[in-house]
Amino acid sequence: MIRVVIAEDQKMLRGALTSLLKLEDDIEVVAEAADGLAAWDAIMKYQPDVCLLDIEMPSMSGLEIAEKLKQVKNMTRVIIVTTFARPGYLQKAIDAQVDGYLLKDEPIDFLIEAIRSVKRGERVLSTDLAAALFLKEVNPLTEREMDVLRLAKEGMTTREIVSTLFLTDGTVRNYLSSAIQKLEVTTRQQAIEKAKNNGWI
Amino acid sequence: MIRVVIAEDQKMLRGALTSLLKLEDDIEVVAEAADGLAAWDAIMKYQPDVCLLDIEMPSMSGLEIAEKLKQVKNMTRVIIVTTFARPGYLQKAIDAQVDGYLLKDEPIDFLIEAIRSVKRGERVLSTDLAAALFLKEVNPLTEREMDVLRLAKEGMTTREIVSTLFLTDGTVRNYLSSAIQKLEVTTRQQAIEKAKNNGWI
DNA sequence: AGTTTTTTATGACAGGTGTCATAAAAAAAA
DNA sequence: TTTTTTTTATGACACCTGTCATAAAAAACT
Repeated sequence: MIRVVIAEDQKMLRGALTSLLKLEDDIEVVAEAADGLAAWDAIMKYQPDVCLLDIEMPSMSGLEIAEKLKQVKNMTRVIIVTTFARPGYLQKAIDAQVDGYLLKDEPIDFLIEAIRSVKRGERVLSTDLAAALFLKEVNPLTEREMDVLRLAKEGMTTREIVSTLFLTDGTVRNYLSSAIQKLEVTTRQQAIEKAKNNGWI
Repeated sequence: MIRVVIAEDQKMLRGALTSLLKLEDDIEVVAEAADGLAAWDAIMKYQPDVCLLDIEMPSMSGLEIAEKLKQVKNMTRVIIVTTFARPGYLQKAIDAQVDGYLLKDEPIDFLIEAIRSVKRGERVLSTDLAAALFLKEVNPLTEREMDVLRLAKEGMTTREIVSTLFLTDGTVRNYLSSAIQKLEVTTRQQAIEKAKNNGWI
């Protein structure tokens, strides 16, 4: 019997997955969680064989849970189930050594098969994503450019960045400008977006 | 037997819903669609009793389908199933006289019950949303302010808006400024966002 | 060691963005 | 009709944003 914990904030999908997994003879859903913290608690409490983690959840993301599980050397296998094919997410998932990364665009049967596969110790990846890994670009940004972009990401204005990093107004804008050009976009918002997508900041 | 068409672009959820609805004795899923056009074709072909429409789909949104169905006086009952509780979406759904508006945060059983209810001619609304309708603010924008915001929404720069509406540079920025203030935000992007959310542009 | 390349830093510049004071025109109220 | 209010319009102002030319400092290469 494969014991599974499901963490997914959208009730309809969570309920549907649970109902369908229960129909499988070899799978048992031991707990459901609607947010990251609840998911963590459930995994600690039930020590399931496999956990399905959505990435974008309240209080703790699925990726954070995966990292923490790795840190405490918990043996629960992790399958990330997400809408997003962002290279940044995928990279973080690989760094956290997750056992599977599936898109919600896959059919349920694929998920069920994936649960059995990871239980056997195999790794599972949505087909589209294998290509995404090869297409991954290298980070063209310097340390300083990333610093500035990171602060800009938090919604800081140029002036606030200036006083945080002890630079002049012009210098900060200069880093942003070169980041914008290197990322081949035209505004700082787009630069933040792209850098975030690729897991560079 | 209640004949149902399901339109939802996310395969995992679509498949899960179909599987679960098939378990109900009085419901039959006659077709699935992964995008708006396919959904429209399926509804035309099968003339189901009820159709479940996601809003954000490729090629045609669920709201557009609902409007078109109303225009051609098709008798299929419409249930919108969406992640978003935006007042603007809800308003458009009401204008299109849909029979139900459910959030994906509802449990499946609620959806199943909703299908039976609308088939009987009743209307169904997610509980949180009833309140949203009362909280709806009135549109504080003038005709001209909406014109400008609409063009800004399409990504036009101030200059492009100027030559489209035959105004001066200053005037356009003035409309944007007053719109920004009326909407109690600080940038044109936020103004566009809020006006869109409320269905004002 | 010296040379080249990359990174870090600065300020000047052009252009965009939002606010303001002001006023004519149109609509509503008296 | 006159007065008041609202809408539409303008240009001036301060500030923000992205680019550029330029240069010192650091790192990599010969």
